[in-house]
Amino acid sequence: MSEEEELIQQLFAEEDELTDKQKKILIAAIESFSEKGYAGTSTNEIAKKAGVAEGTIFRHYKTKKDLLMSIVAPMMAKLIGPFIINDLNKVLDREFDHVEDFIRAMMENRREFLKKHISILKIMLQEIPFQPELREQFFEHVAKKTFDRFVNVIQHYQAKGQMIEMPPESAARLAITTIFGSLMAQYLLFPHAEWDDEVETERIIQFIMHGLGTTKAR
Amino acid sequence: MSEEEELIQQLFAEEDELTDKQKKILIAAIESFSEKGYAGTSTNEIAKKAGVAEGTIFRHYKTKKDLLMSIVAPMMAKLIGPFIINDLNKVLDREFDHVEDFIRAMMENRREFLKKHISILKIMLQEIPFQPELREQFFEHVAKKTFDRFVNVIQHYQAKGQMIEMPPESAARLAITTIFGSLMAQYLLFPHAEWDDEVETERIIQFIMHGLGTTKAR
Amino acid sequence: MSEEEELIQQLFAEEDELTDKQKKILIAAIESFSEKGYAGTSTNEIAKKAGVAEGTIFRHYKTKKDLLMSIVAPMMAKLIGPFIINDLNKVLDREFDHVEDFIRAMMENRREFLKKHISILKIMLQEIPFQPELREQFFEHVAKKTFDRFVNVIQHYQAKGQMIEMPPESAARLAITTIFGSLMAQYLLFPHAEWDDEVETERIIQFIMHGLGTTKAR
Amino acid sequence: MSEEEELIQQLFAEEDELTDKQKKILIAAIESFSEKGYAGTSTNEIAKKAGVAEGTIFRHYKTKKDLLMSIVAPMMAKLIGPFIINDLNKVLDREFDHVEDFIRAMMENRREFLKKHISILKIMLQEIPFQPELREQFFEHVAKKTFDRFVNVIQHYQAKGQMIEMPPESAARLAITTIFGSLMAQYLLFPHAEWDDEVETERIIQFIMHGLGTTKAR
DNA sequence: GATGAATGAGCTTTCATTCAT
DNA sequence: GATGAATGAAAGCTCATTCAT
Repeated sequence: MSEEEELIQQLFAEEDELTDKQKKILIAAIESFSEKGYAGTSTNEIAKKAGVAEGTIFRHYKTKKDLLMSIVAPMMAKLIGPFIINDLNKVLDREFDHVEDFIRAMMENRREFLKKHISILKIMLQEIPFQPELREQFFEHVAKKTFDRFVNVIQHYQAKGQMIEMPPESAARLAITTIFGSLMAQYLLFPHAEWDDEVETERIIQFIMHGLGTTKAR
Repeated sequence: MSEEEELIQQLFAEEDELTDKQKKILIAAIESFSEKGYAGTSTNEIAKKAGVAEGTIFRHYKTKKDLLMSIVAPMMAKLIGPFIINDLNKVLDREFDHVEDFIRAMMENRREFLKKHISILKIMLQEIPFQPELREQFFEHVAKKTFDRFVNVIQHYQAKGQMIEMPPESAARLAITTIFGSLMAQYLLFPHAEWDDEVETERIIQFIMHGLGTTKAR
Repeated sequence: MSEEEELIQQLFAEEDELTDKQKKILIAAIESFSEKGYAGTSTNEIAKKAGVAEGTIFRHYKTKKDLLMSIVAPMMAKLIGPFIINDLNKVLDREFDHVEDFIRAMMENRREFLKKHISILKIMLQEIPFQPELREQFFEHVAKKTFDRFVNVIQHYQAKGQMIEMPPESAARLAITTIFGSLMAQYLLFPHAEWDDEVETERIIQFIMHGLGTTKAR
Repeated sequence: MSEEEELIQQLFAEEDELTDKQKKILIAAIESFSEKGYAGTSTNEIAKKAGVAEGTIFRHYKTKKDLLMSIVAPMMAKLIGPFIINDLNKVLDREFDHVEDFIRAMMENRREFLKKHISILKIMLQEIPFQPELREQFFEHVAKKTFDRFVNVIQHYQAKGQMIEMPPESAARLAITTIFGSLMAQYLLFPHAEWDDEVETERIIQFIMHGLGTTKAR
């Protein structure tokens, strides 16, 4: 619990103090939503799991959807800020001379974040298709910004001759797909398998840079 | 409607004759499930959209979950049969001398299939995390088989010297991630954007084979 | 029950067929609402009294307020139509040569109506202050029309020299207040007392025409 | 607020000191109850409007009904004492030689009282049908006493030859109905209309004394 | 086969009331 | 005295499912 509590604290406590029961409600809701989906989870279930009366949930969150939003929305903010912008600045500040170093640094960050917040990310991914409000937020604050920064980074390395000439938007899409696809496969699809993170990272970098073909191929 | 009906026919008619009402129920259910999720759709809603009485749904499908399964299950069968096995055989029968030709052929098939059945695929992806029955079927009949065949194909081209030496499982994962990730991005995330399918396909192939790096890089 | 059913039939059946359960719901709702008020009655209570599952109520009436409205609204229509307009026409058609005859005829009608529909009228009066929708309907369809016709009638008898000169609006207000006030006192405030309707009517008529003073007074 | 506070003071302060919060609760409760009815108002709503914690309400009033009663009950006392008894005594002390003067004096009193306490009166009238306790109190302490005194007054003026011979109970009923009916119409039904109080009073007196008919009528 | 009224369990939400601080 | 978080019963309402017609 203490680790979970810490996470909750980190994500939600910002300015407002969270009571003990509120934390329990959030933890229970995150667990249930990520296991059975938002629509498939009843507030009664959450209350029981949190060890709280059902009325208590509605004291703190006006509606069930409110509860969902107050779990997922802060995630959006935390997803962009610390990572996307920081990494880019490091690139432009010449902290990473080589693409590989950039990708490596980025993936390490992402990995830890993913591992910590996998439940909330699962909820987010599951509900984006059904909650227009969420979808909008996601595109506005996460997808678009990520994509734009990636394009910038790629242009930077293309200028340095480290990346092939190709519309940077296409390159960005391919790189993002590969990186996030691989991470999701590891943590969402096969969460129980044992992975050697470092080896995997190096393989993905190698793949992004040089592909699977030999020089002999075609 | 006539086109939708045809699809329904193609996917479901197998042995049993489908009455007019049954088809309408299936079409309505697919639309609603893919828009609002399985748990977020009421049978009443489906009945209204299908223009039938609520009782009629339960005459044909014992439960709501039954209805879901009878939509998603045939998809599983159609996902393996026609594609995965056929393509592999063609590879082994030396119909595709080069990796590129194999990927190209496979992607064309997938693209059309995706476009046609995007709603059902959406339902499938959405519900796999929540329906253990579905998840099992998916891993058993789709994921595992796809993966195994891919590994075979990669070994085949590695033996021919067209692909670099790397554990074929890792290579398969990277290739699958790239191909399906890219297709999903196109059809699920940005369904309204205009894509030039051929150009995209060639870019993905180029990426899989040679990556984004220049020879100069590192 | 058979008498109540008849009333229900008369008030609600207009075009739409009412199922047996629907009638029972209406009867139970009328009884409960008039006894404990709209807000003080639970749908569960109505269901039990009607011998029906709670869900059944909501099959026929989307919300509790819907149920209230479908009880009270038709009353509005029935209150004006048959009476107010008919009576007026009779006055203008010279069926009533004397004011007294007009008042007498009107009161007889009202009395019977009141006796029959006292429960619904109670609900109506109770809820008008809290349901803006109802209040509007009442003013528009009942109060205004009643008042306007009354003014016409009074002008008619003033022209014939049977009523004193006074702004007809004031006269109308005084007459309406007296008539309806007296009826309400009899049937709402003292429902258990025994009244000789004919004697009461004559007294009210006498009062409206000549007041309580003697010629000697002032 | 200062005027309202004064009223509150006047009605409730009797023996017990009212704290600032208590006054605010009473004012808020009166406003809400008269607008939305007792059953339609939540204690939470009252607390918010009063700017106090919900718990504070229950510190001063054991239950919600307690709060209602402590608003409405003192009204009952104030309705009899100052008016009904005083007025009667003045009649018997020959302060009013003519019926008209009596009615005029009484109406002036009532008018001011009504204007001041209209909200509480509304609550009282609304809740009498649903709170047996209230109904009993009202009949016992207000209705009956008022009626009895009225009968006395009427007998007094009948003896003086100023009022026609008629069972004094019937005369009382007609007079009360007219007076209170007219006042209620003015202040409850059409609160926004502009009335010339004096003109209205004279018209009502004239009506009670001589009715609407001409000598020619019948 | 098809209907749609009926069901009752269960859902989200509200509410008067309590109590530790 | 005052607070407001917490409660749990009950409210209004929805839903998958059944069944007589």
